Amino acid sequence: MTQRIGLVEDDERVRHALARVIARSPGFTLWFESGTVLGASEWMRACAPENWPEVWLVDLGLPDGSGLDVIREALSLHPSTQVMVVSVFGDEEKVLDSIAAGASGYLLKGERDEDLLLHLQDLLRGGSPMSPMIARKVLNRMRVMSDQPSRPRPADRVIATAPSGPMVYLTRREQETLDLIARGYSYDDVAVELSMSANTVRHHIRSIYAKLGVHSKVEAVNEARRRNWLAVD
Amino acid sequence: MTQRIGLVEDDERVRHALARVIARSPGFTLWFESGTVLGASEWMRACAPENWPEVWLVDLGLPDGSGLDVIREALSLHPSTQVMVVSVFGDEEKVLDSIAAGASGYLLKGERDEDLLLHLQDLLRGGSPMSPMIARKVLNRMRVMSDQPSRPRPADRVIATAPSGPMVYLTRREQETLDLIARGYSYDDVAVELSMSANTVRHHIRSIYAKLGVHSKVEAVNEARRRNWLAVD
DNA sequence: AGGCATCTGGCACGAACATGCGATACCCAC
DNA sequence: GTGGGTATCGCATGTTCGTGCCAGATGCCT
Repeated sequence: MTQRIGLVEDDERVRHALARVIARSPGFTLWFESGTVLGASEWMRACAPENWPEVWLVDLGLPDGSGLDVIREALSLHPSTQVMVVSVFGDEEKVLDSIAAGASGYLLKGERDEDLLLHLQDLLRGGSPMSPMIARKVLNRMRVMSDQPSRPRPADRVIATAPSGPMVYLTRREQETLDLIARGYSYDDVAVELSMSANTVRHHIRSIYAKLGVHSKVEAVNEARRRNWLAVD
Repeated sequence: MTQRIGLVEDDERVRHALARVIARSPGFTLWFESGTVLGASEWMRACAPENWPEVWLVDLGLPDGSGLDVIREALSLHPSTQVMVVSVFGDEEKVLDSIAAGASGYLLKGERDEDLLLHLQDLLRGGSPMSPMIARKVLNRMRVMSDQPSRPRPADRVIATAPSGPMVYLTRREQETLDLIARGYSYDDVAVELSMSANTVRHHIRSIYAKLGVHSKVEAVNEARRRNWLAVD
């Protein structure tokens, strides 16, 4: 199963260089290329879901607009798409905007060609390839954000707050319950395993949901995993 | 002027491996090494400013404490020090804590040795070398800090083409479906997000269950995670 | 003694899910 | 063109889950 790539880059030479690298590699196929926002946009809208590329490589500075719009449109059409920015500019604003738009990788132009393939693989493995200079910008911003807690907002439902949350703990029974749920047990399974009634299981699950701010088993497991509350993986 | 490096790592083999790589390179000198927090701490306090290393490589899991303390102490003594974490663990908590403590780079162990030197150079040039998986954690956190997600939202990714035992793989639509399910989406959520009917979602989920040999969402997500088909946590 | 958290249990109802059995349509390979 | 795989739908039925609302039994703290 070769991974298809959409390429949006206006500089002919750069695009052709990237295209050649991709074309020469067995694991990837250059599926679409454009030098403009409009060209990409039209193609995306007309594209059948089954023909949608797994990865988009997009340049930010395009003649008829910003690559950010390309990113946004791609992700709004197919949320699981992987987008990697390839740009000559690495200023903080562009970096942060790209991330906000949904990019999962950010490379500065001028990297060695062979590396592109490695970065594409990293991206598809769930990593976020970033040129070191870019990563530094991100870290800097990160520290600034950590200092100032988000907003007070009247928020009706607080969700997945950072480790700076209001210190919530699960009780022993809740932990046991959650642990089994995370293993894929049903309510009845848990009831048998922990020797309690299914109704009691419900009660514990309810408490867990309230404490984690979620509304389903998968959400609970995800949140618990994020907080490192699960012994097993 | 060769760059001096302080190395704090308890695993003998790993430390010696790193030491050898550093020793063999002309641009760097292994200036100090320790396997404990205490050892590093004492040396730091006694170290004359003019003998302070430009770079510290520190492991997080030390026998007598956390490498985080090493990072904090180093930076409090010499704020311009560059610290790079080298760890086997890449969970979000450790990553974020390291950054908060002041680390400027984060590498997962197991990288190729030659790369270490490149990363050290990047670090000293003002970059932040990060293993792609680490960078992803950072980006994920950034996004939840930036906006206030109250519910499932379009964003990250997945995709996989990993064989494991029997030759089973998921089709594109199945991957996209599973990806959203893993994020806690309901059938209807997925239907909207991927622009198909809830019945079609059911069909895909059915196929996924059959291919993975499971019977519920949590089981499917676990199995997918086990096979490394999911990278997001 | 009263307050508060935990653990236990129950009932009910609507929503979500798991699964069985269909169907049509496209595209590609044999 | 026939068959297989994928993607798109439909319906039906039983199960599981999410949640509201209820209450007794512990035990701990002030």
